[in-house]
Amino acid sequence: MTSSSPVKEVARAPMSSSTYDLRRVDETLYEIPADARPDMRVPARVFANESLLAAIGRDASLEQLQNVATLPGIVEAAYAMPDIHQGYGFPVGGLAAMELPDGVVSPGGVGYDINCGVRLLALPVTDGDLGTRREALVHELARAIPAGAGKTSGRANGTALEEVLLEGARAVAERDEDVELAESGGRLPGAEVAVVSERARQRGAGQLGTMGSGNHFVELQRVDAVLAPAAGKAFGLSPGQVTVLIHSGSRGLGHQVCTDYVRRMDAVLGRYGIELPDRQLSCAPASSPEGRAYLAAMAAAANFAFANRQEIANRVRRAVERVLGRDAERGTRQVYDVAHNVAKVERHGDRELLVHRKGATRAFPPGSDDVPDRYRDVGQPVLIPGSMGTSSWVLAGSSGSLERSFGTTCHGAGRQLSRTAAKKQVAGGDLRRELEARGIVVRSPSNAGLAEEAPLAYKDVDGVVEVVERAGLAERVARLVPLGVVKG
DNA sequence: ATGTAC
Repeated sequence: MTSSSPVKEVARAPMSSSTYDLRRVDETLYEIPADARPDMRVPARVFANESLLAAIGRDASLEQLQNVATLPGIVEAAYAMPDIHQGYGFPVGGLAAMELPDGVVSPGGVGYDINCGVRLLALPVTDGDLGTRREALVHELARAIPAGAGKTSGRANGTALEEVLLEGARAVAERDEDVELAESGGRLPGAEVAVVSERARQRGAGQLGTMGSGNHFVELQRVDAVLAPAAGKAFGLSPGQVTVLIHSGSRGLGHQVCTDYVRRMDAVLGRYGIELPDRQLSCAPASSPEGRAYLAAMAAAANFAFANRQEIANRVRRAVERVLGRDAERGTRQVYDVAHNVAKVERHGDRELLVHRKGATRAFPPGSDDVPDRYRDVGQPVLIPGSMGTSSWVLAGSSGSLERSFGTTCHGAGRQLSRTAAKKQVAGGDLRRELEARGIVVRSPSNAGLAEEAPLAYKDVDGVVEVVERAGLAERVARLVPLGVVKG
């Protein structure tokens, strides 16, 4: 598409971040009106409460959200979840739905870690059954799953990598159930190998089944409470039960895909008459050659991430077998797998939309076609990792999500301090000892990496999920507390 | 997030 691009003729300098006309719309929703800036096409809306807004106001994320509201083809509003924080161009915790075929796709609206996401496994044992074997299990998890920047596993080179890019989780799944109980069946359609650069493929080769660094982790947990019994039962979660939460993405491959297409789209902005308040919002019409190539490469990188979490799950099961035996391995079930950095084509009402979710999770309600049969009556499982040492949550999508946020909810606690600010305030070694003193087994190669992920660097995850429940986007099902954590 | 600067 070329001449029909819905581009508004505007050019202006980025706003100062000092003042916002942030109006309270209702108990959980705040809005910066579209007339706050001449270049905004739609309002900027954030789900929050007063105390979370105080943390949000300290970075540039609301200015970034207004920048998103200027993008060609955006419908209704640029939305943010209560875990919003500053990101590359788009805020993390952001949601932007573009009307197809003329709206844009923006790599920054997906993020550098394409299909960063979360998978939850439920073991057939309780914390009591595990007893003193807890430390051994965390140790085996750490041995089985390479962690840290640039780490490799040697898995998936050559033709095996191509199959991963096209088929996603099923390329390495050992059980059909793992594929059925995953968002989009663990595979995004439309992936192509040729649009993924040679360099991206080289970076991904050998990285399947690795965790990475930053906020990625594999955590051993206990179900601390089940708040919604029917959904808890459907998801196979009961109090005291042991779970493993996997948080990882597309590693170097997805990072390179984002780098490649940010640059490629930046070079052709003029061709499509697109003017941006921030070059990090680099984008192209979804139906243009550049837009279509990005979407095919993004799907391939998303499939790599689905397969990566699958291979990590395979390795978790082997660690479970070594420590707890064959029956425990056989009884370890996958609850679900969610993507929280991806753009998807979805029909909402009578419109076909490209929904960018960056640090935001799909949360389809009960009755949705794209929710597995076994969960159809209670809604899509939503997996919310907390910060290190704090609770994580299992939610279920609610009907309000389709009415208010294109079927979307939050993705985590959300940063309130940058990585560098966190490192200044916390010594990694002290944090490690503090967690161990609380009985949480920690395995990580890097104290500096640990410090970046200190709980004080994050907003209160319990407050975040309370807001999305009050907003009607998702319902709290179960709280998970850490027993041990393996980090990069 | 990331071969944490091509």
